[in-house]
Amino acid sequence: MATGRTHRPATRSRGIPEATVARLPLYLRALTALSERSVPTVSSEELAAAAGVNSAKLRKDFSYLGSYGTRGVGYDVEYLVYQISRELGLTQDWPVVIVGIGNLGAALANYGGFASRGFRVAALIDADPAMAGKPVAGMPVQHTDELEKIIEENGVSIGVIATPAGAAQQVSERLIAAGVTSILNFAPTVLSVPDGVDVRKVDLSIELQILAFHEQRKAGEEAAAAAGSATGAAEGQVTAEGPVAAATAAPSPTVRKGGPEGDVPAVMPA
Amino acid sequence: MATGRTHRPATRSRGIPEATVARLPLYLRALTALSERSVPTVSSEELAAAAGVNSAKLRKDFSYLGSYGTRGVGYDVEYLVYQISRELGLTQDWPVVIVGIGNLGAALANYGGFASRGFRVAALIDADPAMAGKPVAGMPVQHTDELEKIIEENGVSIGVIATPAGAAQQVSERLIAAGVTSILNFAPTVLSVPDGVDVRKVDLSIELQILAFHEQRKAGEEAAAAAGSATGAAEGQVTAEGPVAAATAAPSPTVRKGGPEGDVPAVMPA
DNA sequence: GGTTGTGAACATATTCACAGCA
DNA sequence: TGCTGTGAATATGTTCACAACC
Repeated sequence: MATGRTHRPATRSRGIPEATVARLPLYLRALTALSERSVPTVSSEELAAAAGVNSAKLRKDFSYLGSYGTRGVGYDVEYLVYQISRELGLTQDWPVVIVGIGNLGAALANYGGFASRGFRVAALIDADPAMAGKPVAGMPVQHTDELEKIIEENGVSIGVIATPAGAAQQVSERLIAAGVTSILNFAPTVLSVPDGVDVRKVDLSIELQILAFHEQRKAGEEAAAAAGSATGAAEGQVTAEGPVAAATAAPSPTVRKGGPEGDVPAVMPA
Repeated sequence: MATGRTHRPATRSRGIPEATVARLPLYLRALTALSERSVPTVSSEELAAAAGVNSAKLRKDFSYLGSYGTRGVGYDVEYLVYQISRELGLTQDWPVVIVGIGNLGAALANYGGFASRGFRVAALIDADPAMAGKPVAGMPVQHTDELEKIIEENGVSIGVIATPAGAAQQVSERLIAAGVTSILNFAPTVLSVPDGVDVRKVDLSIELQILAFHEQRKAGEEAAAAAGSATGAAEGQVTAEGPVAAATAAPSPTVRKGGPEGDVPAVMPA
C-alpha cells in the first residue's frame, strides 16, 4: 500500500467490513490483557489464539486498518491497542442511558465492563414512579418524564433499552426524537427506526433457540450413528424423526396446531 | 424439488445455512404474535415486515425448510409455527442451568422469555457458599459442588455462564465434563472448548463498541458534510481528520504510547 | 529464519427477477 | 391475478499460500 498513493481511492479509504468491525472489540480485549501483563509485542498467531479466531483472519482484519505490524516481529501491543481504540471511537467517552430498570436494567447498570471502555452511564430511566429516586448502582433512577431533558443535557447518542417488549418501540421513538442515534435493544421486539439510526439487539431467547437447534442436530446424528448404517446415513435424516417427507409431500395447511402448549409471551424482567 | 427425489441427497437433506437458523427464532416470534391474534395466514411480505427482514430473504430461508406456503395465498400461521418450532427443536423441553447468580445471573433467572419457549431453568448454581439455599426467582441457589450431580440427574445439555470472566473457563470445563454440549456465555472471555461443543457468546461491551464505531463514523460524515466540499469528499475522509495517512505512511511502532490523551477525536456531544 | 500483508480461490449470504402454481 | 419457490447474479466473508520485508 505504501507504494505511492496511485490507485485505490484515498488514504486506504473507508469501508472496514462489518465482520471485521465486530471482531475489533475481541482483539482489543485480548490486547488489553497482554498490555496489562506488559507484553511488548505479539504475533498474529498468538493474538489470534487469545481472541479465538484464526491468524489469517486476524491479519486480514488488521490490514483494513493499516499496516501496523512489523514483518518478522509481530505487532506492538500498546500501539495496536491505541489504533484499535481509535478506530472504534473509544478514545472519547460515550455517555449512555439505560431505560427500563428492572432486573436486567439493574444488572446492566451494575455491570463493570460498561464503564471500563469509554462508556459512561449518564442516567438510569424508568417509567415506574415508585422507582424514581431509588438508587441503583449508586445512581438515582429518574422518571421517564425526564428522558428528553437527560438526553439533550448530556449529549447522549447511545441508548440501551431494557424495558418490557411492549414499551420498547415507544421508548426508542422518544430516544431518537431527543437525539439518540444508536440503540442497544434487549427487549424481544423488532424496533423500527429511521435511516441513520443503528440498532443492535441482544436476545436471550434467540440465542438459546439457536443452541437448541444445534443440540437437536447432535442428538439426531448420534441416533443415526447408533442406528445401523454407519457413515452414509447421517446425511439425509439427522434432525427429523418426524414427518419431514410427509410434511413436504402433503403440505395441507389444515391448521395443525403446533406449539408446546398454547402460548407465547415473552415479556421480560419486570 | 419435489420433482422426484433424483439428485439432491435425500429428503431435502440437511444443511440449513447458519444465517437462516439465526433468523428462525425471529420468524417464530412474529408468527407467534400473529397466532395470538388468530391471524390464519400471512404473506412473505407481511411476515418479513413483522420480523424486520426483507421478503426475498424470508422466502429463501423458508425454502430450506421445505415448501410450506401456498402460492397466491401465503403461509398458514399455525402450521409454520409448528414447522419452525420443530426445526429448532422446541417441541421438546430443554433443561438449562445458570451458573453464576450475580446481578446478571439473577436477571436471567427471572427472565420470563426463558421458560416460555421450551426452556426450563433446572437449577441456579453459584460458587459463593453464602448464596446457597437463598431463593432467586423462586428457586434455591445451589452450590457449585453440586454441579455435576445436577447436570447428570436432570439431563442438562445447555448451560448458561454468567460468572465473572476469571471463572468462566473452569466452569465451562466442568459443565462439559458433566455432559453439557451447548453453552451460552455471558462472561467476557473466549472459552476454549472441545469439538462438538457449541458456544454462543453475549457481550454487552462488544455490542456497545460496535455501536460506538458506527456512531463515530456518523459524526465524521456530518463533519465532512458540513465542511465545504459537498458530495465527493465524504468518501475518502470520513472518520479521520486525524493522522490516518501519517500512521500508514510512517508505521514506526516506536511505542507511541496511545493513551486516551492527546488525539484524534471527532467531535461529538458531551 | 520469522512474520506480516495481500492477491486469488473459495465459501457463504443476500438480492434480483421471474417461472410456476393456486 | 397474486404470491411462493428458486435459479442466477451479486455481495460479503473466509481461507490459502506466498511475495515482501525485517
